[in-house]
Amino acid sequence: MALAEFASHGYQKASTNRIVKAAGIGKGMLFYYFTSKQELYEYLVKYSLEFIRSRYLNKVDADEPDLIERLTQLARLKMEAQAENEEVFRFSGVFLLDGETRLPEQLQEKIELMKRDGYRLMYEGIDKSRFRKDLDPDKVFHLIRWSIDGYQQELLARLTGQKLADIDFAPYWEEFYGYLAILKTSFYQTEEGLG
Amino acid sequence: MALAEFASHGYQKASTNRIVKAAGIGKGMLFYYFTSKQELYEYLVKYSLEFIRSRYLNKVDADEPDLIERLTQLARLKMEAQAENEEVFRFSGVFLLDGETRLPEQLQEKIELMKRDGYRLMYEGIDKSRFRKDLDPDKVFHLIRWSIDGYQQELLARLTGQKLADIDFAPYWEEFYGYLAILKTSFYQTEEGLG
DNA sequence: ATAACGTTCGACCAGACTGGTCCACATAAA
DNA sequence: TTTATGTGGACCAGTCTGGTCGAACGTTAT
Repeated sequence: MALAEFASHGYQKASTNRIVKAAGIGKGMLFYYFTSKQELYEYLVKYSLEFIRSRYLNKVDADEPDLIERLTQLARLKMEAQAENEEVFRFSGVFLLDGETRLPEQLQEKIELMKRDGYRLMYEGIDKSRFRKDLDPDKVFHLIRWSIDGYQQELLARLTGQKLADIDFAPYWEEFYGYLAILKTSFYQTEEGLG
Repeated sequence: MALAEFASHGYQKASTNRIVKAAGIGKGMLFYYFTSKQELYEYLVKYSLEFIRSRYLNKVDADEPDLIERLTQLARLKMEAQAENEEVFRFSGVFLLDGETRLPEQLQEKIELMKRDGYRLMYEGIDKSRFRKDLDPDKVFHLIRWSIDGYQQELLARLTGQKLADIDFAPYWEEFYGYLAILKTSFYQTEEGLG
């Protein structure tokens, strides 16, 4: 799969020979459907952008004001999309950061747009007044974000090698909710303090 | 610098030609002092292990039982060592994970030993009874670790491009202590609750 | 049957780059 | 001058690169 090759080597060091070998097709096929390596790369970027948007970002409820709810939603939807196509997300890590490879202006714009959308989904419209009043809400915001990111990262590290789609995530979500409960107890206002 | 080349390309894809060019020396010199690329790599691994041990790990007070104190110490010492030689730490990220490159058994053992020491410094001898009694101490432990890691990671991302040694870290430590204060207020027992 | 056509393959190309060799040369000590 | 110690970089055989191209394939139309 070409996605995997670009994902693990970047544009420059990706090899068309390895791509065709892994795909089980002849060299001719690749250059019959794509005129060049660059064109293949652009096609994959476009495909990935569309995949991530339709299967992940568009499903997020941007009106959810509660930080933990919002982040939980993001984590869950990302996991689901990632289980559906892992390579796309690995590849996105490449082209979202890569400043070397020259892309058509229009495509580059789409990338920037998705970055901004992702940022907004993570930072905008959060009701920080739900946090304990004696704590700096911006700092609490970051602490919660880092905690959830940390869990997610550690979980993915624990699961390396396994096919995401084959894993029963139920126990992990259970564990995750345990962490969320602690975050709520520690950082949120107590119920009676509201209204 | 050879460290930088191996750090950013790994063993296989690192180029001796680029190394000598970056170092401003002739090809002959490299193979005059080292018989092969492999030997150069091994030398650098050995050098880095020694550097990290003497300038970082050995300075940590493993008897500090307070998690936040311990992690703060780790963060501070790592920053100092990293400012002294950034490349070594970038390179360590490569050879600590790299499972491909075959190293002499003795050297591989040293690497494993350092991994274990690092783990112990992070996880062992922590007094979890200082956390609020209504919270699962193991989960609190992880949440605090993820928070501190998160801040550190975000800070490094903010500072990419700048020479670490030239940065005045005072304001960042100030900011960092702000986060620590919140963690203490939220996760630790109150003073009067002790003894 | 045969011709035409859309596909598919992989041998092949020039060129870039690889780790490593080797020798000319510089400097300085003897 | 002779010898020893460094030092540079042209050069080597070999690998790998993105890309080309003619031959062969399976269908379908004639």
